[in-house]
Amino acid sequence: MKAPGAFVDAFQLDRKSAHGTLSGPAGPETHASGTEKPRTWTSKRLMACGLEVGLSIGRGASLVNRAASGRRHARGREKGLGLESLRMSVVTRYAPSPTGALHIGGARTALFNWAFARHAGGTFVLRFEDTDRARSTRESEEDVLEALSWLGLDYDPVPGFAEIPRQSERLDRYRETVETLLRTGAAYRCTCTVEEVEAMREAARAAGRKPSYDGTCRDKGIGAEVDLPFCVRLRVIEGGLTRWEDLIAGNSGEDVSQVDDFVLARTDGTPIYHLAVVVDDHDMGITHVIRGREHMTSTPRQLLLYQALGFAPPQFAHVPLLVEPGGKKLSKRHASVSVQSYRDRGFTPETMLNFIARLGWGHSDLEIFSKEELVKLFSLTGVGRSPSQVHDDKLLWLSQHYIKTLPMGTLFSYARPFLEAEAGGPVPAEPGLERLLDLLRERSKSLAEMARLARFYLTDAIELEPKAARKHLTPRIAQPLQELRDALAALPKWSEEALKQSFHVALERHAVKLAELAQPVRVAIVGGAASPGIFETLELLGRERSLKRIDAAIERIGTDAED
RNA sequence: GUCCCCAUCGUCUAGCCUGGCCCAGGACACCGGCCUUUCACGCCGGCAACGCGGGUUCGAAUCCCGCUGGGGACGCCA
Repeated sequence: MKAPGAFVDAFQLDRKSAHGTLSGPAGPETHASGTEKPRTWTSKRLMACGLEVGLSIGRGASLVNRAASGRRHARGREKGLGLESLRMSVVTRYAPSPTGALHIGGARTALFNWAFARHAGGTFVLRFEDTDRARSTRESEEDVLEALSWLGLDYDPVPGFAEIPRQSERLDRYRETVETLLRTGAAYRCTCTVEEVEAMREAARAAGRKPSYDGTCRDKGIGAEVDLPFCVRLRVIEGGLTRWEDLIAGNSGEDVSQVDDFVLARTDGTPIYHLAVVVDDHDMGITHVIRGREHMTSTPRQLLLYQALGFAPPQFAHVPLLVEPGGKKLSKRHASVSVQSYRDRGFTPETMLNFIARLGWGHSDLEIFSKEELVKLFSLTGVGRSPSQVHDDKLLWLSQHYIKTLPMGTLFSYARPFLEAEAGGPVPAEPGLERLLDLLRERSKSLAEMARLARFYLTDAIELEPKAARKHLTPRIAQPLQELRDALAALPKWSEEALKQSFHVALERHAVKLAELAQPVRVAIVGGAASPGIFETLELLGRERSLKRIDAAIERIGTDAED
């Protein structure tokens, strides 16, 4: 484990040499590679930095070859690479903005970060990016925390930081960083209004260029004393490095000319996302930024910021988007894809973890794996580069797999809320119920479905499905049914074996097949045409409840016949 | 509009870097059969893909170019 002081040390070191040079790479790569050479930002240096990381990983040469071979086939890249040497150095983070429930895409990003860190024996941290005060809420934070814990993704504390770091609590640090940038000339004050900037964008668009800020205030040298409201922008320098070797996407980036002087701090002095992430990722010692593809185009800006601040950038890995069955981007607002909604539909955490991981990540033909196996097998090279659609088919299959194989204790604890909802009250564990649940495993694709099927046992308030009743509760079966009922009532012992005997007696007397009598009984006692074997179902229900329901069914046949 | 990216069965994917083992493998879904007191489970079998066009090569899903299609980003949001 890293010494508790490591984050703080790196932090202070860099602040002293905040621009242009620095006395050592900021990240933990330093510890891995052991270099302490002064560093300036040139493209050669950056490449060297990548090389160092590659070497520290263990096969620098192959990494360089890959970079040279272009962006395709980033995956075979680190195949067979021993991650031993990565241990102790990896720090990943999941940094959601708490503006809604955790949806499946966010959960996957969190999962990948977590799995990558755990695989490497590293650290996984959580951070709330709540600089957008208007949209961030504590409720959303709770939702995210709850979803993460439900999935079993644990996170580590960061020395020197709050238990769960929030950007809103680090405003001073950002402000101070902006001051530094202003002082060194890496950033400047801009008094253009939002409307003016909008007009510039329009003009650029009209001229067939990428919408951007035109640099009006760039060389005005506006000081702190201006009485107009101002925001702070980064002075994007020619020759700035905006390309990187993405661990998933391969050789990535765009020309600096495509990046405009973007805003670092708002008119009210609060920081913009780019500034906050870069400062935080650096201060927290993040070594690998694994995030959604939608952040891909903002990476060049952040790279530029790293340079302006004299920080060594982390490694980046951009995970392809998750899309709706149609192929469109998964709407974050869509509540139906939140982790909680999957939980409420009756899927177990094991199911979701397995399902989510399989969306975009693969390890040969492996379909079913536990959290532990995922940690053992996970690698970024196993992550694909194209978007995946979220379909329920495989989810349902996986769900049933886990329902079939989970230990009873675990199954019951997961199923309990669903069972109680059907029962309309508390449902304690007892042998009969557990026996029923065992019989229902093969018939349930979700806990909700399982509870529905168990309803006949949980409550006496059952309703007969009209269709099933019409088909099986017919006048011609009334007589055999009544005889069976009386035989059952007279049974000395209510056991599966004895029940079977009674059925056979009735069957022979009336020359009907088992199915012809079993189905009516089934409908009578469970309300529908589907249930576990009729004898075990009767045995489970018990004599009293069974007879009562059969009586009700016979009566029903009578009244129906009169109609 | 401008930049960037992606492209194997309906879906999730293996294979692509290091061309031949791939007339492309697995899984889900679907279809058929078996089992059977219902519903399921299970077992067996089947359908089904390298987007298109050029090149390179003895040989291309794999390498190169173009096209088409799809997506993402272009905020004083994150």
